[in-house]
Amino acid sequence: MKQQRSTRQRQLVLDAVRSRCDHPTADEIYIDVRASDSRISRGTVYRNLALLSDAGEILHVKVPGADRYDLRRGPHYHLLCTSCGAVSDLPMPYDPELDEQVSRATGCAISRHRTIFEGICPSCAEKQEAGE
Amino acid sequence: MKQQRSTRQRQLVLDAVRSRCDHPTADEIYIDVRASDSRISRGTVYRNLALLSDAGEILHVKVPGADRYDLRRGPHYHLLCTSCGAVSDLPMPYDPELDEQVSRATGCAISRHRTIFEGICPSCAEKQEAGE
DNA sequence: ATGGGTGCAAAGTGTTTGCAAGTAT
DNA sequence: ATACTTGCAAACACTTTGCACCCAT
Repeated sequence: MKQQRSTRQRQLVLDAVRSRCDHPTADEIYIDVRASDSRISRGTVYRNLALLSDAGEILHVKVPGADRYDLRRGPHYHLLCTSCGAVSDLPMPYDPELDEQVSRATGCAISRHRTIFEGICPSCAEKQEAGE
Repeated sequence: MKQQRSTRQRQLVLDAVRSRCDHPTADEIYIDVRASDSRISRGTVYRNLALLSDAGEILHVKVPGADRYDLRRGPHYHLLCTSCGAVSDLPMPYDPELDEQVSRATGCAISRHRTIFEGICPSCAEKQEAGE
C-alpha cells in the first residue's frame, strides 16, 4: 500500500464520515465536505474514501445502489430498509467462526463476510398501511 | 405485480440463466441470448431478468460491481473471489432464524438476509504465489 | 526536489427509461 | 381490441481516470 500523506482534504473527508451516525453515501460525504470547502472535487472525495477504507480508518459498506461508509471500523452486520433505503447497524456480534467454516469447506482463504438484512422499517410500514 | 405474458425473448432469457451453473451478470446473459437471436436488446434482457426474479423464477444476487443471476430459486449464501471476481454457491443452509432474531431486535419486518463471503480462491492463490 | 495529492472534466460501467411499433391474450 | 413487450437510443447514477498543476515531506 502506498504511503499516505496528510492533507486538508483527506482530513475533511475523515471528519465528515466520523461526524455522522448514519451510513452516508460517497455523495452525501461530498455534500458535507463541500459545506466546509466548496472547492473540493468529487474525485478527491472518492479517492480519499477509498484510501481511508483501505487503511482501515473507516469501513466501506457495499450496499446495492450506492456504496456507503461507516465510522465504525470492525466488520459488522447491516440492515437495509427496502422502502426508504436507510441503512443501520445491527447489534449482533460478527461471527468469525463462519469464515473458518467456509474456508474449510471450500479451500479458499476467506477474509471476511458481509451480511445485509432486508426489510421494512417501522416508520415505512406505517406509511404503507396509511397509503393503502 | 403485473400480469406476465409469455414471450420468446423472456423464454430465451430464462433458458440462458438456467443453462449456466455459474452466476452470470446481466451482460453475460445478454451475450448468451444474442447467440440465439441477435436482435434482442439489452433493455429487454434487463427488463426480463427483473421480471423473472420478481416472479421468483430466478434469483437476483446483488454483488458489488455487477448484479448476477442464479438459477437456484431459494436464498442461499455466496462466495466472491476478490481476485478473479468469480461467484459461487456455498453449501451452507440458509438460516431463517437470523431473520427472526433481527426482527425481534429491531422491530422491522425482515424479509431475508444476503451474505457474501470474500476471499481468494485456490487457483488465484496459486497465481499470486507464482507471480510474486 | 520529488512523488503523492488535487481539481477539473471527460470517460467508464452498469442499468433504466421514453417512445413508437409489435404481439400475446 | 387491449395492454403488456420489444428495440432503439438517450438518459441515468455512481465511480474512475488522464492530465497539468500543487504541496507535504
